[in-house]
Amino acid sequence: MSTNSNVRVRFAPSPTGALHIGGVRTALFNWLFARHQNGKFILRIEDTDQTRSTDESIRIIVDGMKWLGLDWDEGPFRQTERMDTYREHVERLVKAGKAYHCYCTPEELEMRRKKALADGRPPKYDRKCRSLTAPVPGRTPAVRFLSSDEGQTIVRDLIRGAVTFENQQLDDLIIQRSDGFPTYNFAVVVDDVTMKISHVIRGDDHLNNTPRQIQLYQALGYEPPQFAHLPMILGSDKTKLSKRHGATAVTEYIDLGYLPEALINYLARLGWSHGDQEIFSPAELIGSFALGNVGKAPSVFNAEKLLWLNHHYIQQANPDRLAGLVLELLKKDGVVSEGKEPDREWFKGLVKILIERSHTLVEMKNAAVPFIAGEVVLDEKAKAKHLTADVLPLLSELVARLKLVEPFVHAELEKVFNALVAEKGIKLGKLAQPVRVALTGGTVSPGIFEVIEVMGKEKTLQRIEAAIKQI
RNA sequence: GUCCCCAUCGUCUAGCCCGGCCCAGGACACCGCCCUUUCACGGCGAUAACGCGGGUUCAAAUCCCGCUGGGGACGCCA
Repeated sequence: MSTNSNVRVRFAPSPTGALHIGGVRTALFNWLFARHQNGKFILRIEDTDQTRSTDESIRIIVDGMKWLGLDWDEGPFRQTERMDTYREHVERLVKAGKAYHCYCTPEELEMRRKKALADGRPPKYDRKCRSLTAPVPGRTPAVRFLSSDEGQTIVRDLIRGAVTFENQQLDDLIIQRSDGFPTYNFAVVVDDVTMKISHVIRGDDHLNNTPRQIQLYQALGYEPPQFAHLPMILGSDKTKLSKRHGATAVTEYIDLGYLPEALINYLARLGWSHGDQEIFSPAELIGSFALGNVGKAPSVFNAEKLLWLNHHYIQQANPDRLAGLVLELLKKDGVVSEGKEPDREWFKGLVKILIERSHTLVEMKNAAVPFIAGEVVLDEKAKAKHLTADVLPLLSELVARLKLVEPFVHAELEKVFNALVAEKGIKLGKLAQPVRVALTGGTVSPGIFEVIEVMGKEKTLQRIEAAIKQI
């Protein structure tokens, strides 16, 4: 494994909404690359679009990154704080005759673009303002980069190999808007240079932007960084993953009861692999990560595999940590109120018996409710099926015997049940199911002896007696 | 319309660069069986893929070409 402390990578989201799964994957690969190479990981907020950027969104990004454990070494930097740097660079290009003012309005451009498309021509800027010698009165110009029609630009991508673009295909892109803000393609170049970014690792959807950016590096007299374009994440219909495919925001996964390590592990294996290994701790991920093992083909997001991983990590998790997380969810639902928390050790015991059948924290929370709530609501179907008149004497007998059990623990409870079942010549299920319904309200729960032990003598007797009355 | 990219089980993927060990391996999901006080967990097993057509070669999932299919980009968004 080689290390190179000159490696500097960045994650550069635009703060225009949620922290998206696709963004997280990009951030993750950058982070893994930086950590593996002993380099720096920088967080940069691309907020030059004043109309869409919000502080709220920056907060969501920062919180999401923290939740995921993707820590950064520098930043978060905001592009809007670097306006002087962009202006200087624009000036330089204009002075050098490599950029020019464009007085066409967005509306005019839009019309011409539509016409070109309708005529079957490429919707390229027609370079109308290239030959202008004087300003157009009453209009504030944007600044365009003067691109060449000659030759080709080759992107040497660490994942794709060499990708060749005919310069003829590229048009005179706007580098500074009439409002004075730089556009994306220009700001990235200036930022990546001035922040000494060594490797630009980003989504595939930027591959087409790369030749333009390379030309800007050249015009500015800078050495371009190395590029690596990650394959996209697609939805089940194989189009770019978006909201309509289901949960795509990190916050949604938090709310759904996912653990960050599950999301990290899942996303890492989407487009990257290390032999047949499926389960990776963050440390293993950092140790094994290499751009060479990143695939080229886009991959479909599969929520079921993520769920499986979440189940796996819940099994692995420290019960005390889970207890804390589940408790928070119970508070959020109003099942537990602040200051009236259950005994922590007891609650941890409860969590332990719920772990095995929980795929999410939310499932665990829901399963915990009957143990916490003062009263249990009996599911009608379950009641009709299991709390019937013929089990009445059985339950009464059980109550009488349970009163004598001491200590009230799994092994002792099992003895009582087994004895009663043997005497009556019935199967354990015949007794266990009615009790389960009486205690939890439904037909699904952990093993009946675990349930009874955790629920405790008082609550157990109370609930069975309440059920008897309802029959 | 133009440009760019991609192509192994339903899905994520190994193998491909350096052809033979691959009538293709692992994982998720699905199905079956076992375990069992419910539901799960777990265990065991099964079904399932090299898009198509040409080459090159003694030999191709692996190399080359074409086709088809899919994706992405063409903004005073990023």
